[in-house]
Amino acid sequence: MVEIKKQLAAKGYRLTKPRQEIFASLDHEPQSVLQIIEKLKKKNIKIDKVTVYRTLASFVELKLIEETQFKNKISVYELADHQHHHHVQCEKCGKIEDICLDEKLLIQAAKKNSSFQIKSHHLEFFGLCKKCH
Amino acid sequence: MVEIKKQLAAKGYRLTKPRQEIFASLDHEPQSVLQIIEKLKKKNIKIDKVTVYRTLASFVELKLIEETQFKNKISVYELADHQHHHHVQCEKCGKIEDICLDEKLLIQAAKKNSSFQIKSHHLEFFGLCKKCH
DNA sequence: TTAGATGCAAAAGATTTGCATTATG
DNA sequence: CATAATGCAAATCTTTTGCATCTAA
Repeated sequence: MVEIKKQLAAKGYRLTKPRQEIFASLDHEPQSVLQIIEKLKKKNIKIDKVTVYRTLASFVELKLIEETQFKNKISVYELADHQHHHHVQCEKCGKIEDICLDEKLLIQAAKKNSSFQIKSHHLEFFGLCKKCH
Repeated sequence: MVEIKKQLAAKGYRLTKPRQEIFASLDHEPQSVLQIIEKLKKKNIKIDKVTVYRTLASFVELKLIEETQFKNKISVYELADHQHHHHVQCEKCGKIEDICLDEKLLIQAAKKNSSFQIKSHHLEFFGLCKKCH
């Protein structure tokens, strides 16, 4: 927590109670704003969704977490990993899991085949989880 | 057009004037609903956005077109290609371009590394187009 | 003490739904 | 002519903005 406080302070941000709770509820499993609020509710903590949105935006800015879009158009957030990775989402129950892949070759190919200066990418998989198939 | 009519008919759908116009305005360059409406407006054709949404949904169902989500959370639609491909989006102006890539190896790796039964994927790149960098 | 953070209400933007009217096959 | 499709209004859903109040440093 001390580390986060420093990182926030570097941008003039403060480490408040809601921010501590929101950070504590984050995970390596991607979660939506609604899921985070539910999680907090179970701990009897009530934080307005606007605060959650704003806090997550700050965390993304500080690269403490990563934001991803899924088919359903809602954003999901997870603790930033040092190692870049990807997701699989279950088409039935919506569960999201991480996958580690080495896509160096693919990026190289993309850079060759495009007139754009490529800076980042999103790679997501869809299918059925163990339970659902 | 005759082909489309057949494909629509197979599902009990009709080939109406709005549907013909919407289909004609589609492209291999991904477009949003708003962009399609603008395009039609330039040809002095007024079609309600609801109709555009519903028509595109039918076309997606018939696999005549493909829908993709971008960072901005809006859906873009393009003519379905026989060959699977991907996109690069300019971070500044939002322009979207296609990229062709062979990602067989990547898919294989994903299938190995996941407990999910993988069925599809989305791969999108982001960067700067020629004009913007 | 004072700038930044919170929570409520309300706005915004993309997409969907309900329903009466119109038009295709 | 029967049923599907259209267009308008209104609803929905996620996310953002405005503003008065509160609080961390």
